[in-house]
Amino acid sequence: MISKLLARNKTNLLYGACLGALVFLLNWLELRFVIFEHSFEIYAGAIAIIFTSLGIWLAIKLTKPKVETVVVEKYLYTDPAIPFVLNEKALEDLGMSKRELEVLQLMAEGLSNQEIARQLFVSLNTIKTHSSKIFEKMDVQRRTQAVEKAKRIGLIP
Amino acid sequence: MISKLLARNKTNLLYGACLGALVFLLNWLELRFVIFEHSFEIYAGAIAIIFTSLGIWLAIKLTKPKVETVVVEKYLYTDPAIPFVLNEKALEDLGMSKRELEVLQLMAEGLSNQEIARQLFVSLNTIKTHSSKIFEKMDVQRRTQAVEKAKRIGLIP
DNA sequence: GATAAAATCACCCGAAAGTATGAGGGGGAA
DNA sequence: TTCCCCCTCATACTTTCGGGTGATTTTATC
Repeated sequence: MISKLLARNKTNLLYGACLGALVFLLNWLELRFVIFEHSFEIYAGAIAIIFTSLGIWLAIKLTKPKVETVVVEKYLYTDPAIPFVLNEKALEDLGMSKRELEVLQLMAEGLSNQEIARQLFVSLNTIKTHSSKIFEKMDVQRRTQAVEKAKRIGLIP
Repeated sequence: MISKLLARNKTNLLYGACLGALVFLLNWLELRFVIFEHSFEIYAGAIAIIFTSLGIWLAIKLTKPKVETVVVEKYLYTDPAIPFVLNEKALEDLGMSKRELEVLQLMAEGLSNQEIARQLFVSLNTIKTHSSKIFEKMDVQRRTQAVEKAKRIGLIP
């Protein structure tokens, strides 16, 4: 808080100093004008330059900085190195349950729903429900898409 | 009634107007005098104001907006660093045609027969025939199996 | 030009896949 | 305890897939 106040006073002091310097400069220039009668244009030009600068400075100091939001899509490449490491982050992001992942793995092996059901000792309808949930969570329509995506993001070897 | 009243006061109104005009004239003359006396200061002030405004305008127009980036994570294909080499021997052993391989690749991307048909500008029935031949040649029953096997033996990245 | 393979398309039918909805038990978190 | 999610199963329905069969056209090859 104190530092803020100091910073504000600092700016004020700086501004005052600049103003003072400016007045001195103007007086000096006026004196020159009196002495050299034909230097009015130079004086006007100096004023123009100085006050243009002042305007720029003021604008920079007093306006809120423009903020432009840029959305950058960061593509996450998964390393297909031989030792497969399950992408747990993706798994959690998608909200996949253990059972669903299990079904997904068997799907990737090319098993039919009926075969998966038999292998997991559950009914065909259960596998259908699981696969529906999988497709929903993975945002795909077909098992082939699910498998392709699963391999891509490291849910499956 | 209003017109009568106006007529009666006509003289008075005229007189008032003249008086007002006179006062205005005097003021204007006085202002002119003031301006004449301090014409240089006013001119300089005008330049100062105008160029301060110019400076502000320039600063606002020319400052680059601060860029704020929002990172959106997106999963994409696995690392393409590993170069895919098509297993031409397996391709020939299976007796796969170019078109069939093409269909197989689109299958692996998770497209439905209908979508593949649209993409290749042929009818759905044609794709069905192709896929049947593919399954026959690859000795599989389902597209998921075909894709799995194709990846395994190097027909597909 | 004949032949063979590939590519195209069509129709039918049953199987599999996928959608929608509901329901019930279990377990963990608020 | 209540709430929410997971797992399970079911019914009903639509869509897609795959098998079987047959046909025409194109392309390549001898």
